[in-house]
Amino acid sequence: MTAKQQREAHFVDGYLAALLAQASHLISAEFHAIVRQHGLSVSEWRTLATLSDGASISIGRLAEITLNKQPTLTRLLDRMQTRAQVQRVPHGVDRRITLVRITPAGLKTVSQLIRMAKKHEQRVLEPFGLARAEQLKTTLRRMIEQHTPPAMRRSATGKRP
Amino acid sequence: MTAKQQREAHFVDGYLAALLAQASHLISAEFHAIVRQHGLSVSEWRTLATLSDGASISIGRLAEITLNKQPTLTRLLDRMQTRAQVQRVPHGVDRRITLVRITPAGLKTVSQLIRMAKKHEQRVLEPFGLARAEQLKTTLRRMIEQHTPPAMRRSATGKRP
DNA sequence: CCTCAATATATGCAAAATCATATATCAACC
DNA sequence: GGTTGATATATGATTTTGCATATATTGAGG
Repeated sequence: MTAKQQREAHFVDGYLAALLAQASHLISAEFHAIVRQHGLSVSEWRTLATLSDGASISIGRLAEITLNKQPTLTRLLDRMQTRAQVQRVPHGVDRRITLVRITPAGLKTVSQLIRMAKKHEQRVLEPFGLARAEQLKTTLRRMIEQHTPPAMRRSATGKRP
Repeated sequence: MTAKQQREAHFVDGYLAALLAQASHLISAEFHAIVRQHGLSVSEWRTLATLSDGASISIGRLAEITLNKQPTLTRLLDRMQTRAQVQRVPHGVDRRITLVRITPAGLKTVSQLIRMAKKHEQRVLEPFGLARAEQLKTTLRRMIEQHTPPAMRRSATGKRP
C-alpha cells in the first residue's frame, strides 16, 4: 500500500455519487425482486408507480421522472400499451404532446405493489428512527431540487387534456 | 383530486427508493457529461474509478461494485481491454477467478477524472455544510452495510495473485 | 399568412444489456 | 482419486437501449 493510500481511503469508498448509487441500487434491488415476480421490469414499475395517482402526464416528463431517455420510454410505452397497462391520450391543446395515463388493469397491478413498497420502505427505515429517516429524505429532496436543471422544471402535467 | 390524494402526497414524491434514485441520477448526470467528453461511458468510468487504487479485483466483485450484471461487465471489459485501459490477470491460486487491473493508460485517463470528480463533489456538498454532508454519507454507508447481502461480503480482492 | 426556430414524440439502425446456459475449476466427501 | 454440488467467467441468442435524425406541431416575427 502506498503512502497516499494510507493517508486516505480509496476514492470510491467515500465518493458521494458512489454512495448514492450503491444505496439506491441495494435498496431498490430488494424490492425489484418482487417487482419481477409480478411480471414487471424496473422501468415499468417506475412508470406505473408514477402514473398511479391517475393523472395524465406527458411522455417527456414521464421520461425524466422514471430516469429513462425519451426514445427508450416511447418503446417501453409501446410494450405496456400492448399489455393494456397504460394508454396514450392526445393533449387537447398542444398536439405535439402525447399524454399517458394508467389503465384500470395497470392500476390494479401497481396498487398491490405500492402497498408492498410502503411496507418495504418501513422496514428499511426502521433501524434509523423516524427523525433520522425524515432528515435523510429532506436532505435528498433539497439535493434533488438544487440539481434539477431549469429546463426540467416546466412540468407538463396535462391537467386539462 | 380525490380525498386520498388530499390527505397524502403522491406516492412517488416521498418514497425513499425514488428519492435515492432521483438524487443519484441527478448528481451523477452532471458529472457524467464530463465523463462522456473523455470518451468513457458511465460504466467504464465506474470501472476505472474502482480500479484506480491499483489493486486487482475479481470480475464478479467488480460487477457488484460497478452495479453491472456479470455478463455485461465481461463484455465491457473486453472492450476496455481492446483499448488497453484494463488487463485481465489470472488468479494465482484459484483458476476460476479472473482478476482485473488497471493499466498505466487507464490510470492516466481516470486520474484526471477523479480530480474533477472531487471538485464536483465539493460543489455539490457545499450548500449543506460539512456536518450535514458527513451525516448524509454516514447514513448512506450504514444503509449500504445493512443491505449488502451476505453472499456479496466475501470480497475477492486478489491481493496475492 | 408565411417563415423559422423551438419543442415533443417517433423511428432506423448500430451498439449494448441481459437471460439462459455452457465451460472450467474448486472443494468436500466417499 | 473419482463423484458431485458450488462457484466464476464466458458465450449464444434475443431484447433493449440510445444516438441521430425524421416528423409533426407550436409560437413569434416579419
